[in-house]
Amino acid sequence: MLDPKLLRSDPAGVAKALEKRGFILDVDAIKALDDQRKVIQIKTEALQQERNSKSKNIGKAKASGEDIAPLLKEVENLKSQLNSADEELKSLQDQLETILIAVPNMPVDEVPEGKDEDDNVEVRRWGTPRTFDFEVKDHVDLGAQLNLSSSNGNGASLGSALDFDAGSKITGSRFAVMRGGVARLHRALIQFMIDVHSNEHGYQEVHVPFLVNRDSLFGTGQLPKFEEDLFKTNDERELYLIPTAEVPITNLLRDELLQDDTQLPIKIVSHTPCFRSEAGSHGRDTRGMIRQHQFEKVEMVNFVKPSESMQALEDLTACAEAILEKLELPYRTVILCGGDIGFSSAKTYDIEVWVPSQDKYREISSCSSFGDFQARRMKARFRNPETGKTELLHTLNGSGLAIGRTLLAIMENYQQADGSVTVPTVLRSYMGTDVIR
RNA sequence: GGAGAGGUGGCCGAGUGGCCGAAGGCGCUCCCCUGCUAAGGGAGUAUACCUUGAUCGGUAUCGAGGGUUCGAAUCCCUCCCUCUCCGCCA
Repeated sequence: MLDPKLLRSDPAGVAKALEKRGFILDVDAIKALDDQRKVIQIKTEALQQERNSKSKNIGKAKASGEDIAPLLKEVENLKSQLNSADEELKSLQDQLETILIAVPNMPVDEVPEGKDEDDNVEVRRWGTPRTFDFEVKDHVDLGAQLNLSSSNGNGASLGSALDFDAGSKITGSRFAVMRGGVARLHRALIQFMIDVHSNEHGYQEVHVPFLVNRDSLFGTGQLPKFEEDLFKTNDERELYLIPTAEVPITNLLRDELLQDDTQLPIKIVSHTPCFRSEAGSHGRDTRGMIRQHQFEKVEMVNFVKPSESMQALEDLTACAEAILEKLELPYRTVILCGGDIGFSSAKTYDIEVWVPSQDKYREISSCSSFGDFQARRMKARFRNPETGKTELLHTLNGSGLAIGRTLLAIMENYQQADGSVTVPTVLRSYMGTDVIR
């Protein structure tokens, strides 16, 4: 949520900033509602004050044994007046709230103009895509042929290492089954990433629920606007499967007030499955692991002082890039343009890994700074020791990395002519082998 | 699933209809005292919003939402959560 004070003091400036992302802010409607709200609020509070002071008098009179009947008569009409004023106020506040919570965050100045992903701007590139002296297979074909001999497991294999048919049978489209070396590689990647972030990058590992309530989804900005992207349980508690670990982790500080800044920055890493209905992307990436309804992710979340959030985004992005560098996977980093940036984000870097079969870079991590946008929705605050005042925290998060896409990138980039996959050096201790067959 | 007890400020905890935004304690801040440390004395210390140049002032908030009442932390209803015991169970 944007700062209502800023919206009031500089509506034109806010509207201009939001234009960059193609959002039209109805400044006049908001102002009209807010002006009304102000009048009614003042009226309501005056009535409340009257009621309170008269009620106090009744109490006093009663205590001293006086007759309270005339006093009761005085407040007779107050109640209905107050009720109607209060109702009007609530209605206005609701209308304003409904508008405000649907307004996206303002992109910071560095965010480039543009309308979609084609307008994102590359900021750096690392590594050189390998040249192959044989015909490159994609991870689907590679996975289908792996694990077929019984030599790499106990007994005969029930199927291939990467089996989309089995996923469809058990559940439906966009679900996969992994076996043998690929399943192990998947697990190794999770271990490896958490180890690097917690041992080398100063992150604390946490484990969180995979089902969350509506308040949590509101706090990070998925609700109320993006309900159709989520899987919802039909439980009466209205629980949702998490679309990303960002939701449970960031909400750890919902409704919290840190008494100083000594705990900051708070840097958390967590591994969770993620569930997305992919409602708006029926025809996209239907082949392979790129876009599944269920995937796993190692996620980093930062809570920082406002003055530190811009640097924190650079650091966090570097932590994600470090994983790709250790895995020796070529990547490029882009800054998202105004039209492609997420609802809650003020600035986002996407990291894209090289995918040989597609001959292009594909998103493997998205690192965002939200400023105080999420913190305001969540009431996540700290007391600034310098001023003694409470301030909203700044929140950031980034994938470090998406496991399924990393797996796919390793399979394709490390494939051999015979269809086997070399294990990246840093994963060999986790895998107990240097090749997957 | 059954029975019971609870949810109050940064934390602990008192408060069963009115001068209660809330005693007391801890913590924190400032001052005094003090070779250092420790102990001690004094003052202050919720959040959000409205109003104001800033104070002053006002409103709301005692798990959440409704209700009763002139007036609710306190009474009633619904829901959520925590704890104890029993049952069941990975």
